[in-house]
Amino acid sequence: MAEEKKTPETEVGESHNFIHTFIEEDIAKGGQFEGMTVHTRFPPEPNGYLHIGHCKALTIDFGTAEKFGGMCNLRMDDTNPSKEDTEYVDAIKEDIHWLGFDWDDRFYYASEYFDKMYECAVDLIKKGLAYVCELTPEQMKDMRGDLQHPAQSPYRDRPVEESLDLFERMKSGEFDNGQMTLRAKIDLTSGNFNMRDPVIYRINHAVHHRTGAKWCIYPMYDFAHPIEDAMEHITHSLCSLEFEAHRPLYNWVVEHCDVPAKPRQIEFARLGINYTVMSKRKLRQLVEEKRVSGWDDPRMPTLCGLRRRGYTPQSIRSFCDRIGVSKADSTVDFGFLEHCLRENLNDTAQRTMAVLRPIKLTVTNYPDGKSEMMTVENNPVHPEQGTHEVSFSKHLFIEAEDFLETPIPKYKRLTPNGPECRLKGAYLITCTGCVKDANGNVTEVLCTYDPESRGGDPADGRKVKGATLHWVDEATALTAEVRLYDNLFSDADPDGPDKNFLDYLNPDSLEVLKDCKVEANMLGAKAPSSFQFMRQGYFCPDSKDSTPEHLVFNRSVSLKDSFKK
RNA sequence: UGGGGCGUAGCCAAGUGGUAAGGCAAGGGACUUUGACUCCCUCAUUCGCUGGUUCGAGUCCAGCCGUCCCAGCCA
Repeated sequence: MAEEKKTPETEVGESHNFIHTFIEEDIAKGGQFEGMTVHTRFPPEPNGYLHIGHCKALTIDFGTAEKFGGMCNLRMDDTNPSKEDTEYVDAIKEDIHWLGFDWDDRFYYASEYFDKMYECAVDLIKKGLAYVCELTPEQMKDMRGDLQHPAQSPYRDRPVEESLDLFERMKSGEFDNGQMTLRAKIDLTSGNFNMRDPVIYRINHAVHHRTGAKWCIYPMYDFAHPIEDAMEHITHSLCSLEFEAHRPLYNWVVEHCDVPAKPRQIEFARLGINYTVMSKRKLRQLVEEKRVSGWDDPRMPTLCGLRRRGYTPQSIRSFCDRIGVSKADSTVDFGFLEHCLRENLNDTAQRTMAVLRPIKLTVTNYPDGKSEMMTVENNPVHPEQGTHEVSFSKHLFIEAEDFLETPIPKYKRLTPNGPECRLKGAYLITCTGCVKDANGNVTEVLCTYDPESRGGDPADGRKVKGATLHWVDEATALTAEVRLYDNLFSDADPDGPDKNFLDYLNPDSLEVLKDCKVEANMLGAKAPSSFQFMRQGYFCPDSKDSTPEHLVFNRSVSLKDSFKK
């Protein structure tokens, strides 16, 4: 009889949010959703590249459909030819697939429904629910009214036949841009300005990327979107909070147009992340003013940028799954995204050694000319992923920061008379001193090794007090140029009120290191897709326009190093 | 001061009248072939504020405060 308490849902993807609750209620209630499969859609406007904010929407749209055993369509919301281009369509599809979402054959364009929308508009006019208005944009603005006064339009009571005729002529190209509009006749006194006889069709003599010159009038979002949704039998139209005030209009259109379904719009808060900007307008500005190399600059929050920065699809999906869905404005810590990447890379990245800021290390008691191959695990988290060989000899490179002539407290790395350290996968060494140039700069670190510690374990089982260090053999190392990327902005909230986000660009967001030493197997065709460089961060191949000798290094995802503090 | 939302820890976020989940961050400890990873522990007497209803309120009611969105022929 006694019911067992359910364990809390903690699995990624198992989360339950308010949208799910709404849908469950809709299903239970029956009504317009009686017997319907949950159907959602992801409707980007092809006027720019997808960014991580879109990924949240993607996760919600596809995730919700999946949770209820339904489907999610991909639809290009191309109702404004002045801003859109085919270039973006392909990029958007590619990015969505990269993330691992799939729309099967359910790929649509809003422009496919232009005929239907036109029909609906004509129908509205016939019902006396729409009229052609000849107010100029300026006049319309002046006559929109304010908090206390209603809007006005002298054309509101124009006879149906006249509007029908004028709308027909608008369509046939008789008028110039802006000369007239079709407005829905709703409520000039509404406190919700979206209902004060909103424009639903405007004239725009522009070539559409798909329909060409067929149309010179285009439907507005508020009119087009509900029709698009209904035509695709979308049950739940999920969108971000700024459309909340548009919902009454959405419902009005669904209610008054002859469409095959009655979708429900549900809004959620869009994603905000500190140390970055998310608006397309600002991202475009960064690109156009050449503050970054392009939409896919590794510092950009675009999916193509994150991809070049080394972010994996899984890490971005995990992030979106875990930030939750609510209606509260929120700004998620960039550090949480980094955590998700670190977590995924720690599990999957193939390890290899590389030295970013090299300094020579000479093992004085190692035979001259000798070389041997050391075996290193590809991934210590998953030993089953095998090993790879790395050459070792008397002359090596180590990280410059791994040696300090006069150690600071608790320093566990190389220092004269300091603790015994381990060269990962090779030998235990003890620092004996260093060589300096005329200016007193350290040019070479000296050490001796314990021949009985091959592989890194001492024969007598003694404890190694020092740290384990990464290294590269001077004889076989390749020199690579590495680009280190960090956050584009130095301020936590570059987007804050009364701020110019450009003032907060991080001058250190890109650093080029030209003399990095990397293992031979890090480069070339056999290189794994991601490289973890312990204690320092992660490399990833710069897939776009670089040679293998150019690597991207994601500094902001560097592993925590409490010693440095 | 018109309309519509939202306020639970430093940051996200569960919670739907029965006595504050979880994650990130932070601090402490153990372990460790990279000061990482992993593991363990700690971290809201209180849910924007003030009243009210109730045996019982983060949940219901009232008022107040704060904050975001809306006056494109953009989406």
